[in-house]
Amino acid sequence: MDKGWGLTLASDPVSVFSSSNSSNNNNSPVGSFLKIKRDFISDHNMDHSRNNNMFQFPGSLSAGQDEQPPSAAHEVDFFKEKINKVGDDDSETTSVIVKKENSIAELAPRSTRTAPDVNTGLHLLTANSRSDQSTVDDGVSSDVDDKRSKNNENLAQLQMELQKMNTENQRLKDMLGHVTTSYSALQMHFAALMQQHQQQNHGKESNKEEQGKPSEEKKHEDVVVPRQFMDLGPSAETDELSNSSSDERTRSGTPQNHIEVASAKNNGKLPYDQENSSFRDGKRIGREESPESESQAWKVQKTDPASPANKAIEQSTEATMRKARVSVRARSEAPMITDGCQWRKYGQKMAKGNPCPRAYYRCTMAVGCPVRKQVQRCAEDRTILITTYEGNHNHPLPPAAMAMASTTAAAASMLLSGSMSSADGIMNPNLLARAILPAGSSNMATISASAPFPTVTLDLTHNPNPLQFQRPPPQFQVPFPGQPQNFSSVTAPQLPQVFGQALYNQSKFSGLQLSQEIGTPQLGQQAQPHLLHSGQQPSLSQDTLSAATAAITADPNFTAALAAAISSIIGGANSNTTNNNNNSNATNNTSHRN
DNA sequence: CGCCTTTGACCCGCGC
DNA sequence: GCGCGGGTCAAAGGCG
Repeated sequence: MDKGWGLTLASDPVSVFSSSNSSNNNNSPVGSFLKIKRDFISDHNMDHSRNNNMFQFPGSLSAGQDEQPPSAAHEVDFFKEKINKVGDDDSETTSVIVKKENSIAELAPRSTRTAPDVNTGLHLLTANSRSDQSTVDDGVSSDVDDKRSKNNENLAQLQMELQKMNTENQRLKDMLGHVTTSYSALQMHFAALMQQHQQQNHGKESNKEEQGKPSEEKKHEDVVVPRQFMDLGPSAETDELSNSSSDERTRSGTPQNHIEVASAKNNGKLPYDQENSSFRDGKRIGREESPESESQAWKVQKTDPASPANKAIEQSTEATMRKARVSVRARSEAPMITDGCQWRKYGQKMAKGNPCPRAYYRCTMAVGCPVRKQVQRCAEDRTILITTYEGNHNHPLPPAAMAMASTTAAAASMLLSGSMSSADGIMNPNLLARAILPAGSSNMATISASAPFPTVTLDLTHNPNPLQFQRPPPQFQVPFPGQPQNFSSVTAPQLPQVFGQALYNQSKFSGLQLSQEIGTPQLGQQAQPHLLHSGQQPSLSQDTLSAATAAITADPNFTAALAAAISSIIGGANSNTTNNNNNSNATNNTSHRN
């Protein structure tokens, strides 16, 4: 009946954006940010494995420590480009040595040619244009020395700028490191407390114990616990978590060792437990899919099932995770949008405040798939169909379902990562938002903390922002960081918006807090696979690169340009995607009646 | 016959 | 404790 876009939630999301892969935990906002740049420039032609690091979204916390030097070195990649270019042109005379990166060097010419007079906002324009000119004029100009001296000046200036930037980055990294450390310490502390608690009471209600605890401790727990959830959440992230669990079992079968990684990173915490959480109490567990996949997954995954602390954490985590949702608003006459997955309707109810009934669907593409979705028309505008996804698919998705799945996952991850960063106060959400958010992207994604479940809403009823490169790639394959190579690419149509918005809304959203350290990596590894299963290879076309480069160089504001570049990479197909969604929606037919 | 939808009942959490 | 609302179950019926 309903086929179309498979959405997967959260667990993946994190991975999508921030997750780092096993090889590299680059969670620091700054680092990831930089990474994106770097990858963008230098990895486009490289194999997938490298792309694993790609979208390390700014949300992750893993301090820059782990990060490769990329930070410092890569931060300025764009500049490097230019510098290189300059250097190349005048290399003979100029003694300035700038780290050269072949890939970058290759790109540089393009960018400069494409936008010779662009103002980068960093005064690069002058340098570039001149350098270019010098190149061109070399044979013609009479004042070579003059130009060279000027070039040298420019180079010096650029270098100064670079140094400043590097310093700034370093500082930010340090800050991140501090925060991360603190966070880890708190987590450890919390875990220890939980363990103690469990041992003492053996399943007794924690309340009593808490009462007995010093106020300080209590306080501590209160604060920390939520985080834990969040942390786990990222991996499982809300809905995704639930899915993730199921996913895990699937994964267990796959070559990936998500479980191991996750457990290791969590230090015994259960990463995917959320699944179980999805089921209320013991009852639900017996039901449906959850039982098999989830519970089993649990068993397998749980490193130390016996550990009471883990259980407690898991439970809470599960609950939280399960609740994360991604809501997609799209205009459609059809009763349900086509997302590439098969759904079975298992219920319908009148929701309060909306004359239109809400339909409940369950993914039937796999026996135990925990993914569910709710479909309801908007009360205000009945042409708008609101589809809310929850959970991660525990099975491979057809290409048609990939887009939606990845989008949802991305959104969920954003939700988590965004909240986390804001909660931690590590980074300035607004800053990031500004940096990442293309100027045009607005209202594409919103995060709601007011709802019982943290929800990311992707609004596909509006046209994508104009700032995005108007390139046609309908489905851009984006390589994500945490993804296993096989699954390394994803179609992430809406990412840019989601990204930006999510970040932008971080400050508003305080409900979820994720620890990138723990959650991010897991998520990336766990969920991603399912969402992004097979086949698709990340590919950055030359066009894309050149366009992005051009945009960067052309934009007066470097950050804006960078954002644009990222957007182009991640969601070059925003507009298309949106359209697709709508179109697909139109094709739907269901018995859903309104 | 199998799959899917429909739909009333049930369960659960939450707020009062 | 009660009522409300959200979410799910499962029997009944429809459809190809």
